[in-house]
Amino acid sequence: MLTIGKLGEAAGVKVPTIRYYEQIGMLPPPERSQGNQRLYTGKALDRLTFIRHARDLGFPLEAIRELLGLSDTPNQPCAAVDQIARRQLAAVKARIARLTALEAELERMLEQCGCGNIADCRVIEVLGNHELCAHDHAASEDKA
Amino acid sequence: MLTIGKLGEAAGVKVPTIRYYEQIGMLPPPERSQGNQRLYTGKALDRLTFIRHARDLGFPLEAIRELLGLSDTPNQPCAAVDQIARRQLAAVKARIARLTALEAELERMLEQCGCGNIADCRVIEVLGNHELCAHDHAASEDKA
DNA sequence: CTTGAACCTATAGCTACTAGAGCACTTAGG
DNA sequence: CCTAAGTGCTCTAGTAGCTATAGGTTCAAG
Repeated sequence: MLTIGKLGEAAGVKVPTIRYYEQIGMLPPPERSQGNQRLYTGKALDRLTFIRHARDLGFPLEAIRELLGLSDTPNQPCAAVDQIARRQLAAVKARIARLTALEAELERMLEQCGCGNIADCRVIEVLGNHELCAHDHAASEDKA
Repeated sequence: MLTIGKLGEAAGVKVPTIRYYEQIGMLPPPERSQGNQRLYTGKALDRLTFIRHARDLGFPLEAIRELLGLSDTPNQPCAAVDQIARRQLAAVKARIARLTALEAELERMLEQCGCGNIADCRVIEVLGNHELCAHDHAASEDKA
C-alpha cells in the first residue's frame, strides 16, 4: 500500500495532480487509512502510470478516459484504440505544420531587422501589417 | 467610427474577444455612443490588428503588451523588440522539437499494432509501459 | 412602429493543473 | 511519552485566452 506521496513519486506525478485526477474521476477513490489518508494499490500505480504516459504523448484527458475504458475490454478488437491514437497523431502533425510556418515567419522577421530604431524595426512593422507576411499563418487553434 | 462588430470584422477578431481585451487592458476603453455602445477609431483598429497578428504568430499576450509598449517609443533601439521575438522563436522551436518526438513515438506505436484484440494491442501496451518507448518524450511543458 | 440584428453587462465554463491557507496525522529522535 | 518535522487532508482561487450563456438595451431597415 502506497501513500499518495510514494505513488506520485513512483509514477512521476505531483501529489495535487493525483487528487485532481481522483476529483475528475480519472482515478477511483482509494481506500483510506484510519487517519483518513489515501492508500493506493499497485493497480492504481499502473493506472496512473498509463495516464502519465499518455499525457506525455499529448493525449487529452478525455481521450485517455476512453483508452482506459477500452483497456478494460481486452477481447474487443483494437480498432477504436487505433482510431484514438491516429486522431492524436493527426493533431500532432497539424501542430507541427503550423508551428513550422510560424518558425519561418519569425525567422524572416528577425533576419530582416537591421536592429536600428524601433521606428524602422521590421518586427514591429510586420506585426502591424499582415501583408508583409510570406505565408498565411493565420489559421486558428494551437497558438504558439 | 466603427462599432465593435465592424471592428472585429475588420481585424478578424471576435466581438467577445475585443471586450475581453479591453477588460484586461490590452485595448483602451473607447468612446461610447449616446446609447452606450463602443465606438472605435482607426487607431484602435491598428492596435487590434497588431495584437491579432502577434497572437497568430504565437506571442503570449504579456509579450504583446511589451511590444505595444515598445512601439510607442519609436526612437529607442529595437534590441528589446528583437529579444522578445527571439524568445518566441526559441519557444516555437522547442515545441516543434518536442512534437516531432511525439510524432515519431505515435507512429511507431501505430505501426507495431497488428490491430487484433485490445489484449495484445501495442498502443495500450506502450502506454502502460514507458520502457517500450524509443525516445524520452517525457519532458514537461507543451503537452500535445 | 415594429421587428430583428447587433449591442450591453455579468457570470460561468473550458483544459489541466498549480498554489495557498489552515488544519490533522505520522514518524523518528530525545 | 513527547515533540517537531514532514506528510497528509480539504477547500478555494488562480493560471491563459478566450467562449458561452442569460437577460436586457439600442439601432437600422421596412
